[in-house]
Amino acid sequence: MRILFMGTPELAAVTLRAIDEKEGTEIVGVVTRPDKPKGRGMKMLASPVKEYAEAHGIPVYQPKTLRGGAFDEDLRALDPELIVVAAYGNILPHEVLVYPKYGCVNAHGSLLPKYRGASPIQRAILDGERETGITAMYMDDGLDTGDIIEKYPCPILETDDCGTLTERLAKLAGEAMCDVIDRIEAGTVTRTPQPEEGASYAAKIEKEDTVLDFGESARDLVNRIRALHPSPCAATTLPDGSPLKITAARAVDDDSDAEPGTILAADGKGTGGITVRCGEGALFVTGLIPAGKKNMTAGDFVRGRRVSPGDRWGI
RNA sequence: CGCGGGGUAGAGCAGUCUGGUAGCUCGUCGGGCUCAUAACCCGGAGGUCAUGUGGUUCAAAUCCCUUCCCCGCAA
Repeated sequence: MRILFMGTPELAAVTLRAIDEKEGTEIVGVVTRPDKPKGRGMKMLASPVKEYAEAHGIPVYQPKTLRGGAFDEDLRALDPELIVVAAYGNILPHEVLVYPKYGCVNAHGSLLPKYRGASPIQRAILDGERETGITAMYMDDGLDTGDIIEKYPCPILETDDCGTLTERLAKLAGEAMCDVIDRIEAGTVTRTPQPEEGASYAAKIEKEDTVLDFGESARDLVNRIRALHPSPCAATTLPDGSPLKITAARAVDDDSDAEPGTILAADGKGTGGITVRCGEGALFVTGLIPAGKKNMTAGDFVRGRRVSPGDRWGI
């Protein structure tokens, strides 16, 4: 089957690999977002999907937009029978959606209709959900509103953060898309309209979403830290005003009457831990990234004498 | 040339402004104490202070310059 793949981040690259390695499929091309200047010195950075495609000799297309017929000529030349989309990041116009014989299918990182939109995985963890998954669906003109082919559930573990969960969902997305391709070839694919009930929108993560407010409960703060790890990471500020990213922490009981944000204890033995008073309970921080430094344990941070009980964070 | 921080013992840091025999908290190794211990006490090993036959100097981790690498912010 001639397949055109559209996607951008790591999750999409993993899905692409699964389809590419599947028997009977031919990836005729890959559409991914244009390289953009990124990081120090504004160096150009290619998407994971582009890297995979180039390493495997698959033609890469990076149109700024698919709208207005900008991609029509390439689309006709590639003549795909099916378009598979995974976290592409751009809107697909109607004429593209209806072009392939078998349509456009998408792997979305949530159990639709919940968490439609840009950041379903992060939002699910942020909300403390216990389960999420991949939804295989036909795309329509709306934002993740198309008919559902199949849902593939996946539990969210206590120990999961966005990185580990995304890894599992990526693998699942690959399996899901292979499954869908099998069904299409066998003619057994079905489509079920999404119920409106339970629909929600997972907005893109913005900078303000990364700020830790110690007035919240320790439990919510832990979810925020998990949801944003390993990137961009939840952060607070040190007494000197410099930013501090928190990479790992757990909630602990505490009934002291200290102000939220107060350091209750700083243990520098071994892995160590820094206990921070929250609106409810306390946050036991075990991993962090100071400005200009790499990820380190709380113990390392304490040993460097950069925190002591009584300090306030996040002011 | 987007703004900025940093590279000192296995780890995290101080020392750099005000040049003058390399220090702290840990880890590690050995010994002691203890019913016992990740606790405590004693002792030891471990660093060409990123790079350069670089510059200045009586003397450079420290001042000046080169190159490489790491990271935060902003996009």
